[in-house]
Amino acid sequence: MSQSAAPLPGLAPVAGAGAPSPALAGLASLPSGLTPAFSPLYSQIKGLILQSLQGGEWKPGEAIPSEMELAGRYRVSQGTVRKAVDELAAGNLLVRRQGKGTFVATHVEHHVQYRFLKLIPDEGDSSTEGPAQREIIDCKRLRAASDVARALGLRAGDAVLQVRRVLSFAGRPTILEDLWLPGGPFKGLTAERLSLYHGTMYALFETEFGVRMVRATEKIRAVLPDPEQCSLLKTQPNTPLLSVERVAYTYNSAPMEIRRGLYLTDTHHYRNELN
Amino acid sequence: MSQSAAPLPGLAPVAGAGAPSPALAGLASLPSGLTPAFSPLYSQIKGLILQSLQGGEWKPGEAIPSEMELAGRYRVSQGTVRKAVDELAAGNLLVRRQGKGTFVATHVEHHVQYRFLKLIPDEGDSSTEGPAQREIIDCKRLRAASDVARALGLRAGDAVLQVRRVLSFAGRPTILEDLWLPGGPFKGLTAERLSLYHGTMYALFETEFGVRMVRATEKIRAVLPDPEQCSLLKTQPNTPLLSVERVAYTYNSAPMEIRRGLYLTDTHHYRNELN
DNA sequence: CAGTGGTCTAGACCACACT
DNA sequence: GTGTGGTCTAGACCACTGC
Repeated sequence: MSQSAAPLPGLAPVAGAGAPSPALAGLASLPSGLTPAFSPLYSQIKGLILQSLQGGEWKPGEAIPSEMELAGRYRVSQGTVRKAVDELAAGNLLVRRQGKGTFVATHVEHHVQYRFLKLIPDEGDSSTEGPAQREIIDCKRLRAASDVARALGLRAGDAVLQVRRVLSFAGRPTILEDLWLPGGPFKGLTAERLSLYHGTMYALFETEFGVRMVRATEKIRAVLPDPEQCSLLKTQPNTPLLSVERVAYTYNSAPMEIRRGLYLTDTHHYRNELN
Repeated sequence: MSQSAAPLPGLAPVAGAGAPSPALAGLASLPSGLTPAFSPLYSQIKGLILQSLQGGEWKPGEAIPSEMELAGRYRVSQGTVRKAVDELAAGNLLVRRQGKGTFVATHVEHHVQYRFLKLIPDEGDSSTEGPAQREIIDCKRLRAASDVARALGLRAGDAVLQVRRVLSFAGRPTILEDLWLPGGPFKGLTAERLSLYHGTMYALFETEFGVRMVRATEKIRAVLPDPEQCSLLKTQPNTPLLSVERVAYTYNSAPMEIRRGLYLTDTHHYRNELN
């Protein structure tokens, strides 16, 4: 069949039947001498699925159509859909379950409670220590400082929410988090709502605000706490802490959260796997 | 074709020709009521390739046989070999290069100089700051303490090498590393040899000792330096440092190195990507 | 049982690198 | 051109889930 470099049109052209069938018609010739930027079919399918994900056609936790169905919709073979779904599943956007279907990944009911938190107790596994106690210290609306605005893709002065909370393990304050959220998507978020919700923040963002975090980057440093941080973590001023600055992104790689965590690492450590 | 759960025998049974052909004969029935542990063909092929990698049949940097050739050798289709190679490539054990072949991954000529070092300068990319200056402080032979022995899979008292070095960026000491290596595989390693070698330690391990590190885990904490560490890093005693304890593994997931790094994070940070 | 994802094959053709 | 990996298809069958 033809494997053209042309992008998939909104509605796929008609496909042949018996023999290997062209799913992509020979689109209009390239506009100019630019690089053709060959993109394989499965990659274009992946893009289309991603669009449906972004557009909310399938919600977190729901099943997406079967591979056969998608193959029919996009006029490609099942194998091609499969490769697209494979990559999305590898990126934790979809979850395959044999015999049941393929589902949109979710932070809810994700038995691993904290998807992005890599702090674990030094001995034993984190399941032995039980869930963290969460205390919301503050949740206020304010105007974005220039650095926060830049990191969130906003303009300085735009409305942002700032949340501060403390996580404790076995009654011991261990994590102090400050986070900033764009005011628009998170309109209506209050300290009370945060306190009442049972589940992770990211699960709340997903179910209450339709914002699903997909990816994040972290910058880690060692720092000393200021007096206020000391009192919140009930620690000495000369206790070194891990500073973890996280930027979390939604589907379209748009930053939707900035979070700065201070981790006490005398009984826990940040675990990382390198490949 | 038949997709049995039987493991691939040393020499694959004869395959049919025209129709979908059985690569796995119906092996002897299961010994007892244990779980059959179904393993797909491509997964078994992956294991065989891994064995060849471990056994040194193909050395780092070399090309492995073409997919067609491997398909012939293992009596399976090219697609099955492909899936096996795909997974090994995803795990950074192999590197595919279109039009050229598939190569055994290597730490040498790996233009990204430090495969496992995630400390990067705060501004700009690491390419602008140039290579690190390396200074070997010490390299001595000793008997393994019980904790080191355990982590390396040795017995307490076995011979180990301990190396200490400092990495500087732009003349500024930034990283202090202590590392322990099993005495056997690294017999003959000296401070001089380390100093003279141009390239990363892992490249040296690979070319001079035939030990290729494939995977690693890190435990990260914030700590304060002791006086000796202070003087080596030319820093104040109250400067918080990142403590990074790494265990690096070879092919068979056997630990082959313990490394404890102290990172100065005033001008650099540890960068991590979460998916 | 039907429906879903998962595996395997065989064959065709494309993109790329080398010679 | 030849050989390599890369894409795509069509069809068959297996493994798992739930009705």
